[in-house]
Amino acid sequence: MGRYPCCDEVGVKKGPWTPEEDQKLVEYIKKNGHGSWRHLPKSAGLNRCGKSCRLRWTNYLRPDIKRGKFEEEEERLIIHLHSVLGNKWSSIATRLPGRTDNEIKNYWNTHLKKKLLLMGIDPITHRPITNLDLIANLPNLLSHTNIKNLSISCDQSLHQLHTDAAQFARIQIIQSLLHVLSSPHPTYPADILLQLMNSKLEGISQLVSAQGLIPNVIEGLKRSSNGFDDQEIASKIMDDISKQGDQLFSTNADGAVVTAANYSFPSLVSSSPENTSSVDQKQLDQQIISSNSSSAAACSSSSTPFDAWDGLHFSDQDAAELGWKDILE
DNA sequence: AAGTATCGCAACCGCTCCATA
DNA sequence: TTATGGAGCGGTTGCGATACT
Repeated sequence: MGRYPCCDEVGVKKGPWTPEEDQKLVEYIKKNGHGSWRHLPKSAGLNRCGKSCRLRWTNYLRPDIKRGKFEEEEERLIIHLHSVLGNKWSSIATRLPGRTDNEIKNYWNTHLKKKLLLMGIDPITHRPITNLDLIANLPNLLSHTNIKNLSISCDQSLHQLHTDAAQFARIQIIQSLLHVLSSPHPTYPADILLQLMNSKLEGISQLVSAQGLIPNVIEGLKRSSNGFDDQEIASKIMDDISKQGDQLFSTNADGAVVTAANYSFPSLVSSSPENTSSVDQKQLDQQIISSNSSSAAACSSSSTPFDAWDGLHFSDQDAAELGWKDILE
């Protein structure tokens, strides 16, 4: 549009604000309100551009700003809101009283983004990272899965994020393996898969079944099993899949008939909109409201970001024996 | 103790949106 | 309908603080 930025004004001071400048700005706004930001500096006796004054006020001097470290609950809320709204920092900030968009943005970029990446979650899509490079990172991921015995309750909210991380990490391993197994051209060394199946991931055949990949998996295993040293394990997995497959996919959680061919695996959390500008704000608000109510329900139940997995059904005994009960729950 | 690398935050930049004439 | 100005937003930068060697 060809406007001239107000900060191009000659002789206007830039950089850090001095306490004297802060005082002038605060006193002026307390007395007169900010009015037109463009004209404020002159009226307040400040050698700054209006934009700089507005930023200083909204991000630092405003009296209702909450200072200090982000609480665990705030972290969880930011992650959740970001999964729904994407990088709409101002929208996110309106739902965190006392926090500014700039503060939340900075906190996201410096802390939460890294945290999610460490969990193996894509901070943009909020979905597990699903590429084969992940396999190379398995030792790190598996170390996350060793966080055990952290029950889900309001009193233990400090542990909740870490518990979620552990679950995400385990699910991500499964998804990566499923990806490998279901590939029409499996290229990853079969001995690595075998080692994983034989140690940490005994329950994989059940989840392979639930993923709706039975035909591909069986074919993939048949091809890969030539490289298995232990043919018995490969055969057992295939048997498990064959036994459970039809049963699992005869009905879904609502009792509707679901076949392996059309079964769609539930997503873990809402992903960021590809183009949030095209998303209706009311729709987003509804998503947030409904999600918030489920978050509130977490105080009385064990509601987690994995609620969508409720549609999967395994017998308690099987799940417990195979060590996946906590995930399936 | 000194030098270097990394981190975190405040502030800036440039773009878009919206109101208005 | 269009041009313009004001405000707000998201991305980026720069610098001080802290950690590491």
